[in-house]
Amino acid sequence: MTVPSISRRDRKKAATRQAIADAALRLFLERGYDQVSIRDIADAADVSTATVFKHFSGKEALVFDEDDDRESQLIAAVRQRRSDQSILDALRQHVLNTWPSIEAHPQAAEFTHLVNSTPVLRAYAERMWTRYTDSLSAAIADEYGVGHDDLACVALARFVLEIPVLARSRQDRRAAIEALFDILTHGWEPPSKPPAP
Amino acid sequence: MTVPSISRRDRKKAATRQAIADAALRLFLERGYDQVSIRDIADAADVSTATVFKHFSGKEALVFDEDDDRESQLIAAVRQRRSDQSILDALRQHVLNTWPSIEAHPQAAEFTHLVNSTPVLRAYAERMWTRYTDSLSAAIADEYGVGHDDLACVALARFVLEIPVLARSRQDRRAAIEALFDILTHGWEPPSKPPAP
DNA sequence: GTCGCTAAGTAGAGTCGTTGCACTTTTAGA
DNA sequence: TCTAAAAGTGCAACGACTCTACTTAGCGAC
Repeated sequence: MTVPSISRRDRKKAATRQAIADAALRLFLERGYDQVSIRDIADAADVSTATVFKHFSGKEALVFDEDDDRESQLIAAVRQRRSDQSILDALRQHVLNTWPSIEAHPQAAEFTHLVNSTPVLRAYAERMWTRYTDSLSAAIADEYGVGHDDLACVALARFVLEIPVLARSRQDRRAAIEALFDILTHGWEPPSKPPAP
Repeated sequence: MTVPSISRRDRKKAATRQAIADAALRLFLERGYDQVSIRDIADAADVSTATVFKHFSGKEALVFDEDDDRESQLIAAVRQRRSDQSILDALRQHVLNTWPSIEAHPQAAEFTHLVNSTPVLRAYAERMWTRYTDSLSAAIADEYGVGHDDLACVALARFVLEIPVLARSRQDRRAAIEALFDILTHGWEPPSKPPAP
């Protein structure tokens, strides 16, 4: 905890970043995303607006603080899978293992509501995932020794990365993830009729 | 052609809109999206900037002028399919029939390049499609008599709407569309090894 | 015809996100 | 201790977009 990385400078930097992120999240939850300006956040964190943009690439990024190296974990899941496991199963496993816990924070309900009720944030969240399409599909293509633009590989990457998006709003996320991977594995099938009460 | 809708007023309105759209597209293709300001477009079309926003919801919308009622055609394809045809096949047919021609315009190459080389436009184009997810999945769910939030239906809608996006950058779009629908129909399968030169 | 009504268009000021620049302060490292 | 990079500041600027108050022009009814 108190031995984060290295130097005092880095610690201060991280502290500033955290102050900004905290102020931003608090204000967003209080007033709503569109009702909070970057100046408000800068004032609340006691920094200048320029500093905000030194730490975050844009306003939306203030909402999604922690996210680095999800991409590399994804690639690793493909590359370092057990030898008897298919890529699809490895990805299923990985999504099941890592993803539901991410959104199991305190404040998760408020946070999810904030994102879902703000169109620009919904869009940003979706693009966060689909951004990895290129690198994931490249990794998959490498496993099969085909070109990086192989259609089947690009498609698999894209569809898999849609799964967290689709599962986000579900009550039982694990079941949703399983069902969605089943579609990719065995093909789509019509839904069973309603559970007949 | 010259009997567009009704009154003179409406004709003038449409003319203004068209002038703006034409000026915008021309300038975008000449200089690139980011190198053209709304003011430039307004000046070129000889209107005020406020008028631009009366006709278009934002800068990106200036690029994608024609697009209405694609949504209703999509729904119709599901609802009014031949009785011996599955929904998946009906959608495959519809995408094959309607979509490749849309991008077969003159200027198609330049236009595609403009969109693909401008991140904000890529994002906008993708969301244009996924926007229809809700209504398409509702239509599918209705066909099966299940709730509008049925996971399988939402997933099918989403995956199908990703297909045009994935096929856009392919040389043989028809083949790509077929291959992608095959994945949804029969499940994903590893790519065949490279064609061995 | 002309008298409103409504919708299209304008000008201009203002907000907000975002960037660039010149400058000060801090601190790691030689 | 000196130096040079890095963090932060304050300010001006730009571009997208909005708001408000105003003008203009086509429409329909009398």
